[in-house]
Amino acid sequence: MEDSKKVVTRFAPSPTGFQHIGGIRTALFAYLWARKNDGTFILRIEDTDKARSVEGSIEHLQESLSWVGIDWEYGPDKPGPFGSCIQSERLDTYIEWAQKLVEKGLAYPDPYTPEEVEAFRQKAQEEKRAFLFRDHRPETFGAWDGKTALRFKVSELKRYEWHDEARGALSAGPEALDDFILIKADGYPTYNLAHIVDDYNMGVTHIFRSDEWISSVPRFLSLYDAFEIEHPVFVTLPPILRSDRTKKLGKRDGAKDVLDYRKEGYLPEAMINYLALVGWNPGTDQEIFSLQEMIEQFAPGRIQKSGAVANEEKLDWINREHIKLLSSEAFWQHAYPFMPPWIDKEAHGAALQKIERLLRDRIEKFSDIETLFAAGEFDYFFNEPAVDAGMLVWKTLKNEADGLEKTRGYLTHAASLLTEVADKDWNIETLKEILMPYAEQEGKGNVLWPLRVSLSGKEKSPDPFELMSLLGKEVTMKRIAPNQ
RNA sequence: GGCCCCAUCGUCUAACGGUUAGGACGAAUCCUUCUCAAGGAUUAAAUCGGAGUUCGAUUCUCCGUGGGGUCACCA
Repeated sequence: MEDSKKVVTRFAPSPTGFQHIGGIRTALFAYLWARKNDGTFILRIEDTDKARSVEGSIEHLQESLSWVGIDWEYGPDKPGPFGSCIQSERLDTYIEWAQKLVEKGLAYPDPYTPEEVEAFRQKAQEEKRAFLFRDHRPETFGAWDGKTALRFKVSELKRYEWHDEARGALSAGPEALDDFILIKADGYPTYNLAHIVDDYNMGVTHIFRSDEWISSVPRFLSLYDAFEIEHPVFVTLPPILRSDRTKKLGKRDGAKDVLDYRKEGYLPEAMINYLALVGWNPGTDQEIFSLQEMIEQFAPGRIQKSGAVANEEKLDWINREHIKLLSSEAFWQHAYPFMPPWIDKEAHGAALQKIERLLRDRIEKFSDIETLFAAGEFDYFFNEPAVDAGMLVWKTLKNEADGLEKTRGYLTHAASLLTEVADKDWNIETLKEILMPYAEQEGKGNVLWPLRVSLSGKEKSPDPFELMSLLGKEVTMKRIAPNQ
């Protein structure tokens, strides 16, 4: 093991459906640490519970990770020198290792039926005690035939003290130790055994996993001892809490499939930027990171200890910041799928380029484009708006009997000023020079409001100069003074 | 109930034992403005409680309190 210095991390989910942000964050931290150290990142599938396996999970998982930009040296699609990365394809190894314990007298066949064990558990619960199987350990036991469940036999009931890169010094008393199942009656290993064997065989140096595993660590340590192997460095991540803080975030609480964020038009770089900041920070005021910057700055020692609530408003803001960083080409690549179907990429290409900046300022995520168009925003760049005569009149003129007439007068005059502007001078600055003196003379609301409304048909829209410059002279004149 | 972990603005968080407890999101107000958006400025907003150690605790120790996790032939 000359290259034992090389950092190897892994993400090892079970294929029970989609991944929510909690899982992806765990994967991200493990990934960042591997990349920062020029190490290896392994994607391992822990499918040792046949009943819970969900068809298609593995593909879905790979797609989720790929979306946010996480790649792996070894995974379900890429076996390593150690063999498959799918636990159900490594069963022989677990049996082999379990056998070592049997030979040492550190494992024994479970003499009870699951029902009997359940009865013990019930009793303990009624008596408000923690259930410990070792209280029921048989005095003697026969050979293991491989057809019954195999249990680990804790031999030394002691207090364990260990170090966690994120949490510091941790410890737990012998109450935390017990005889747990190594191999189930169906021949599959439990997580307890399988992850330890695999981590060892795959050369894993750092285990990133969430908070809920802390209480199991003493049992794992007793197993490492039984195998007489060293354990990897432990890095415990804080839980991600539901917004009411009453619980860890879970699928049942509406935690979303991370790919749902893609559907909503979040950028993957924003997604991981955001996730990195839930439970970690670089110690500076920097909030916006590229993946490369995260890799450079990540350190397990700065992982937070306490649970954090994921805040989607912050995600929205981070997404906006990343949208700002997008090239025009990249922007449209993300934006097109959310544009109304009647917009034609080719035919409307010029118009689309023009409204890019307007669009960027008005969306947090790309699906907001759908909302904007559904509300009729931006429609006036592509279709002639229907203008409501009542809307045309500025509020201070509304009470006057000849308000509409006056307004039409302002529009006619403005149109006459605009006809003087040459096509080549048709830009925001010139348009302002021409119109502003008149608007200031008559009252800006009186002139600018109806101009804008006649151009957009909307009470709310970008300002009239912006609209005129984007719509061009011909369309502008037609909308302001349709009868001329 | 046993064991374990955690505790700074509403949220994410910063702070060699010495700071007016900093930043960000969100909120509010103002500026810019014909409306919207964007942008700029400003404000409000926190060290869970009690002891102890110390000249001095957000920071160290202890005790409470609160929250979370775990106690599967699930991971």
